[in-house]
Amino acid sequence: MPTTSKTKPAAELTSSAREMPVSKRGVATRASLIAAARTIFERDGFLDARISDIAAEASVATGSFYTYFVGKEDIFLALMAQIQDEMLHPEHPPPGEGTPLSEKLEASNRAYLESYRKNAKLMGVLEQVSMINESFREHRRARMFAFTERNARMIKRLQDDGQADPTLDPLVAAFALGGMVSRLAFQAFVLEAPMPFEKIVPTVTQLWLNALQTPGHDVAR
Amino acid sequence: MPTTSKTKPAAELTSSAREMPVSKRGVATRASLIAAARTIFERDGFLDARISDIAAEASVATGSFYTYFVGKEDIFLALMAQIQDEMLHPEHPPPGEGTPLSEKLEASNRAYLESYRKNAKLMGVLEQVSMINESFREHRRARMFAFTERNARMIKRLQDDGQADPTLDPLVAAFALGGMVSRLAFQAFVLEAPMPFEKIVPTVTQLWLNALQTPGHDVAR
Amino acid sequence: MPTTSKTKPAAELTSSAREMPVSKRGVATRASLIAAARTIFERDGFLDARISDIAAEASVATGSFYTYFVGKEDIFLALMAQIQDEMLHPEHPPPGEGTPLSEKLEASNRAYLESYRKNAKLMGVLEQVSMINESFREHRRARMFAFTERNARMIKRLQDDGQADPTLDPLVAAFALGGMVSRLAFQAFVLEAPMPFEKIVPTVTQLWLNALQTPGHDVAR
Amino acid sequence: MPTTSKTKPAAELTSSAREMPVSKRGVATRASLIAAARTIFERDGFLDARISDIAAEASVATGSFYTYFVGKEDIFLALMAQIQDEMLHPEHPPPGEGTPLSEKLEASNRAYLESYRKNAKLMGVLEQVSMINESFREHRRARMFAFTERNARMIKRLQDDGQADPTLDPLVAAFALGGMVSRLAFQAFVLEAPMPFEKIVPTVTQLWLNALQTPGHDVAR
DNA sequence: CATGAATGAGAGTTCATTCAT
DNA sequence: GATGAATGAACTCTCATTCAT
Repeated sequence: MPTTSKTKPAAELTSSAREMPVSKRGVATRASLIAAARTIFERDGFLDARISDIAAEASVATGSFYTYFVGKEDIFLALMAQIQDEMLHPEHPPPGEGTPLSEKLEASNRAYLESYRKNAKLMGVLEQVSMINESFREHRRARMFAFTERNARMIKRLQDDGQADPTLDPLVAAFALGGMVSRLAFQAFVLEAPMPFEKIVPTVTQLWLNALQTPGHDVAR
Repeated sequence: MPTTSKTKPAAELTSSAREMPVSKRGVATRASLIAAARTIFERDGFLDARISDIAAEASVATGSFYTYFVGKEDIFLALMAQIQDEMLHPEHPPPGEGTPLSEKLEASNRAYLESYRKNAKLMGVLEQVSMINESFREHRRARMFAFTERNARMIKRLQDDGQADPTLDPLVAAFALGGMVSRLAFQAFVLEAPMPFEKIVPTVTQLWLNALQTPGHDVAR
Repeated sequence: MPTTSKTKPAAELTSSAREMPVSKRGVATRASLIAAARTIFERDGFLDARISDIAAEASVATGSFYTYFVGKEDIFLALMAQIQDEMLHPEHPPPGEGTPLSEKLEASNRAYLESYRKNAKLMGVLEQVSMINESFREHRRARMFAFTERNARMIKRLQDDGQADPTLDPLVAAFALGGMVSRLAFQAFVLEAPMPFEKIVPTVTQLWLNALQTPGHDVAR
Repeated sequence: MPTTSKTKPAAELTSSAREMPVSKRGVATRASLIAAARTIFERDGFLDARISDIAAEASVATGSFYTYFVGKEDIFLALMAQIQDEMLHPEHPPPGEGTPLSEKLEASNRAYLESYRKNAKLMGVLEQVSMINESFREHRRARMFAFTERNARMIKRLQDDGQADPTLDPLVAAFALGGMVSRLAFQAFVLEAPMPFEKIVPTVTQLWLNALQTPGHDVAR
């Protein structure tokens, strides 16, 4: 999901039910387990990943896994938190206050799509997990709602200012447009649907602007 | 996925590796197994559904399941084929040739969303299965590509006729808009995101028309 | 096992626990089941042959199998009885009374090896079944003992006549020489050990004569 | 199969697809599973032996079986490798270079028949498995060919030296005589054919020598 | 006699989790 | 902290045999 908002403090996905290691060695083991998990999840998906494979990949005994994680979900959660942290350090900082909407939107879309692309395999696994695991599903739903509501409020504001098509239901539109981008990312980078890569960001941005009928976005006719 | 095209001949999902029953009794048993599968899949999802539960629900011995189906995937395939058949007998026949685009689109969206809604539970399971099972994933991808290409051609035609924003990449736009609707259906009916139901069809139709900048769709300002 | 004795009335393997069919149709069905069994056993061996495959091969319903046979062993028994009947109609009738031992032996070995070869696949299956099935094992053991005792008596007679090495234990020798030929047949025709086919009969006959030190068999020196 | 050759390095049957245990406890468990397998295979044969019985006999959980072995074939392979190792430590070392052929042959036959007898039950099971299992069959075939070729070369040499009947085809003779001994062992110790035990070795040795017409073996007349 | 669907017992196998060393 | 072996519950799938039509 793209976001038009500012960078936020990380880690909505709070990790590990196990306490963090204190010793240096422990920290290293935990880190190598997470790194191994990434490898294995990307290779096998969530369902087919076995704890013992993750441990083997990290070159530790199976039993050691449980020193740091409660189970498969737990380490996946930790991994996703880490990914999210990585994603929140954007290469290109978001444009400032005065920037026109179209530019902010484009920047936000680009940032989202690029980080999705960079972690495509894992995003696919996350998609899978969300369909399988109740708590992940719930978690994702919550994140999406929050995000959608923010966008809905933005749309409402634009409508009130006469800057957006007033016939649209703001909430439905927010769901639709948010879903549009995340779905496109999924299709392009996980399913690898054949589409011209460099057109994705401009087209999706344009679609969004058009859809809202935001004035002042140049439509070459 | 909504479609602007005409009703097509059914059953792309060809089922069962086992031969179809000959006797009347066999036909009935097979049908009751499929019905049972629907119940169980809706209740437990794909992963948690057990063959033995399906058989029990159909009041036959577990072994009898294998008289008709090779396994869980097989019966799910058969079930989906049946659903698809049901979906292809629309209550409201699609509008004829002369109808304006906006109306055709609205009808198509309405038909899609309604049948999605009617089978929401199962569509959720299908979504799950598509994320889990390679062959289902492939199957779905193929269907989506075909559908998207059709829409991309339509968009191209509109652009050539000066009826649609020419800056849009037709293929990316087709993916994005198609994904928008299917994603919205998923959010609304599977995840049960709280949104005003009666606004969905008009809003999504309007978004689509706006996004393409199709002229002549009234935008109240 | 080769035999030096005369042709005997067939069917030591008494077949079917089910009564023989009376109607013409029944006779035909039974026959086609046996023919089918031969095909399937040769293709799949005893263990992997399924009743339903035999029935299918015979183009009858599975249930019909049980009209004629009690089970897999039963039809195998019937099949072997039939094979044995076929084997007992030798193309070359055994030589008469006055024939020298070496010629009788050669004729007997040739007859045995040729019919073994003709039914090699099935003999392999029989070998398999004898190792698996208690009653077949017993049956085969009994046949072999009878045959061996006959040969042991013959050897004893030769020894008493000064025509055979008297240091040999007649019974052990009979077992050894009988086993030698049947084992060779198995190796040559079932395991398809690469050996010059046309040398088998003469060599094995010569070995036998040599082994007994029967005088007057020309040993080129 | 008897052999006239020297002791060879062990373990043609390399076992286990699972990695060997590291800990002391693991080594012990694996060993007790193999011991248990021997008991169960001897009692029930290969086909009727159940993994769960082997595990129970070894006093471990069924699942623990799979820590060490992939399946029934795998543990049988490991067991046979162990037997083979045992067999290769002969009580009576083979006679030296200068020994006459008849003595070498007798020693070799005795060694073979005694170790066959000592492991008679298992040899019977091996016989069964070889008829059932493709890979075992192939394995056994390969061993037999190697052994037979060695003997064929020996026979050829004797013939060239004027020490053996030149009319015999060396390869066929090697197959026949090798098969004779192994078959006799099977009949005597597995099928328990009633034959005077103490006569077996001398008779079979004599038969072999007679069969080849090796000179200087005293034939009392 | 033929049909073909229904039955159901039973073994194999996996792998997350525990725990003694 | 690390190790790696032990556990055992739970589900699938096969196919010989039966029997109502």
